[in-house]
Amino acid sequence: MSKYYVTTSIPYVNADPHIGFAMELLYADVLARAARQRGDDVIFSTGTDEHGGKIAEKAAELKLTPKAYSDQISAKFAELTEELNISNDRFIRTTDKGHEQRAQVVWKALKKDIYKGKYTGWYCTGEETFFTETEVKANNGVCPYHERPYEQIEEENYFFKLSAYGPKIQAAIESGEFEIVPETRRNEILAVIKKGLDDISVSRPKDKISWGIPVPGDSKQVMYVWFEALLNYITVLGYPEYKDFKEFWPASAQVIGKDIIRFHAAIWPAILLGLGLPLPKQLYVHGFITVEGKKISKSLGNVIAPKEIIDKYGVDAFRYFFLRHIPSYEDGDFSWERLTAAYNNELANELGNAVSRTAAMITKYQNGLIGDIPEAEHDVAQYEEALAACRFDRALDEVWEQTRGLNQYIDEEKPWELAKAKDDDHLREVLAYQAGALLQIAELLVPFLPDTAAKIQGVFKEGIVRPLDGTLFPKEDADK
RNA sequence: CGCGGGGUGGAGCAGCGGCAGCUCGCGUGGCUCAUAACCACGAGGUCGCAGGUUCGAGUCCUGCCCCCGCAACCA
Repeated sequence: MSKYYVTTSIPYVNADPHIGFAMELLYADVLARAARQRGDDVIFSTGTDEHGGKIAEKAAELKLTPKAYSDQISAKFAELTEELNISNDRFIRTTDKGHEQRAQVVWKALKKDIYKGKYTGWYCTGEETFFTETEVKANNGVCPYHERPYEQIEEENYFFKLSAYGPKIQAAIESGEFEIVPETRRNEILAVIKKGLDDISVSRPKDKISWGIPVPGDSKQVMYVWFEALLNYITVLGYPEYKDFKEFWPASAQVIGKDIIRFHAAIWPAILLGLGLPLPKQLYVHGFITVEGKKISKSLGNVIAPKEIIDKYGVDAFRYFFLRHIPSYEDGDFSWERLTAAYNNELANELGNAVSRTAAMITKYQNGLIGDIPEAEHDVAQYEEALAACRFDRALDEVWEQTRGLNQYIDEEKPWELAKAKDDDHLREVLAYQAGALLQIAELLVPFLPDTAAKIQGVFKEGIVRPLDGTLFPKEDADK
């Protein structure tokens, strides 16, 4: 049995979950469910990233300890996986003791690539953070919020020898050993790597940021949160000694958003190479979602909680919209209008109605007896190709192609006329074909719309129609 | 000269050298098994602008315009 390990990125707990991360969970979930359907042994992991200065600040504002604050937000992400019917096997938090301990083990194992150095940067004492060269220039050297000049200060940090690994990472990407999809993202990161990677600081002084994992052997430093967060992908498997790690690493697929590609396609592979570990087989980079054409932002007030959509349309409608109507390789737009259109036309009218008209005819003409259901015969090559390339939108296009084909078939064969003409044999054949087509459609939907797939299978699988309680995708309820 | 993505009928997209295509929406017709659902046909595009290459260009090249992201210590 092959092993399949898939991860999402772990979101930072400085804000409530929004639809962008919900989509990422869906992508990974489809990969996981498809692998299970193939018979693979699967581990699917997600979780939350909880250390760092921002979390400490946020917690302080709310008069909570960082841990208590993280507990609250992390719980919301865990809830989100329930709401979305995500089939993750693990949910790691970077504040888990196991992660903290194993992160320190990694640090020690990377010792040869870590050195102490000085970080020099522009600092605003009002803001207590560093700013980039470009930002400083853009503000003419004066912090706009505190109206005082940026100071150039030095800070002692540990650095990781990222610069040493560029060529190896490049080779792995170019050979396909470490596959990055889509190709534009692959090209993008290759360009960055070819320019040369600088070493990165991987720790901060503890007196500046205390909410982090201590650096082994140096009580004055904590690990830079991003460095440590990346390690979750192996600590969750029990790096270095636990059997899951030995069996499931390297990851089959890692799903991330386009904003963090550098971390996952440059820094992370360098860490792995430093540890002498193989790189993930596939890195799938998705785009961003806008709402009504605008970037999601709190100041615009257009943040939509996934639950809001799920409560109104149901979890499979949510899954359907984001998997099919947000382009898998690009940015996409959510709007209530587009969601409603997809729900009514595609889910209710095309698929839902195909199920109910088929079930109704079998019940009416044959007392629910389906008879021998022929093996599905539709070519699924395109579907499988799309799935392998993480083109979830295209894969669903294929399924709807079949659904439309079924509706055409029904109109051509006109079973109601066969019934009137008492052409029982032909009628039986046609209706059994319809049931078979729907069972195949259900099979293809398993990774995408698990509940819907199960419902359709429930109706036809037994050879006798077992009518649904109500309908798939009821339309009136959608408007409440 | 920072980097990248994109501009194709009302909307969302595909096509990336050989008669401009798909879904939704719109119009007309058909059907009645079905969630007023389904099926067929039709209207609608100077493929961002301007040059060039070619027998032939959304499709290749050059320049320009417009939109959207990202710009290394912020996790």
